Amino acid sequence: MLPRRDCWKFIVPELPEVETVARSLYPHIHGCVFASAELLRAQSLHPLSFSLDLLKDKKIIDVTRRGKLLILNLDARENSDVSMLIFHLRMTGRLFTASANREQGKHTRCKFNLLKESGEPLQLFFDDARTFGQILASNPARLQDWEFWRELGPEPLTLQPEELAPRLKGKRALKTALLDQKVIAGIGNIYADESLFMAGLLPDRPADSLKDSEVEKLLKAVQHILNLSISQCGSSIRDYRDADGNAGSFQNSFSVYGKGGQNCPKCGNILQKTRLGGRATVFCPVCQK
DNA sequence: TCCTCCCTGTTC
DNA sequence: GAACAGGGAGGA
Repeated sequence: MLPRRDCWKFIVPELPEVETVARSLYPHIHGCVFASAELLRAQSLHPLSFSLDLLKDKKIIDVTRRGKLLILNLDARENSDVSMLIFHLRMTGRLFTASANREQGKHTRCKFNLLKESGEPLQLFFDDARTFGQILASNPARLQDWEFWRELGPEPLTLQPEELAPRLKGKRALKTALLDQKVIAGIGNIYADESLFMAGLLPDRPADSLKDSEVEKLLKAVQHILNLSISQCGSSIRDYRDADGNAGSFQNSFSVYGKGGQNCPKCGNILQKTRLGGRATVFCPVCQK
C-alpha cells in the first residue's frame, strides 16, 4: 500500500486501467437496462452525442474498450439507434456502480439509473473531478463524424512490428509518437516512459531512426508492460479498490515513472527528468540509447 | 510540429 | 498561493 500522499498520482486511466474498469464493470452491469440518465454537467456530454434520454430501455450487452475509451455496447433495434455509450475518462474520470440509493458526490457528472434483469435498481456513476472526461452516446455510423475515433490508431496488444514501423515514419521524438493516439491507441505518459525504459530507447530518439530490430524491441516492451499492468489490474484506481477489491498494483512495478533523481533499477545511475512534448519524462541516460 | 490551455486536488 | 499532474483540442 502506497503512502496516501502518493496514491493520487497513480490513478490516470490509460489502456490497462480502462481495461480493468471494463472487466470489473461487466459482471455488475451486463444485462442491465437503462431506466434514466441524469446529466449533472452539460459540458461532460460530447458535442456529437445523442441525447442521453435515448438510452431509455436499452440493454447493456457488453463492456469493451478501444484505446483509452470505455464502451458500453447496447442492443439497438435499428442501425440509427443508440448502440454505444462511450466514456473518455481522461485524467480523473471514474465509473462505478452503487446498489444502494447513493447520494451523488461533489464530482458526479452523470448518474445512470439502471434496472437489473431481476428488476432490482442499480446506479452507475460517472464522477470526474477535473471535468476533462466526456460521455458520448452514439452508433458506428455516427461515430465516423468524430475525427478522433476515425483516426484512432491500432490496438497495441495485437499490433505487429511490421505494422508499427511505417506508422513511426516522419515522426520526431519517439515518446511523442507513442503518446500520439493516431500512431497507436491507449498509451499515456506512464506507459510511454516505462516502455521506452524497458526497450532501452531514449525518449527523444527520432522515431524514424529506429532499426527494424529496435521497432520490434519497442513493441515487445509496450506489449509486455501493458499486459503486466493489466494482470495487476492496472495502476491503482481508488474507486475500484473498494468496490470489488481490485486494488491495482502496477504502480509498485514502475521502473522510471515518477522516479526522476532516483537510481536506475538496472544500472544504478541517476534517472534524468525532463519535459518532452509538455509532459514530464523520466529516463536513464545510460541504459537508454 | 510544438506550445498553450482547459481544470482541480494536492503538495511544497 | 504557486507549481504540478496530463489527454487532447486548437492555434502558432
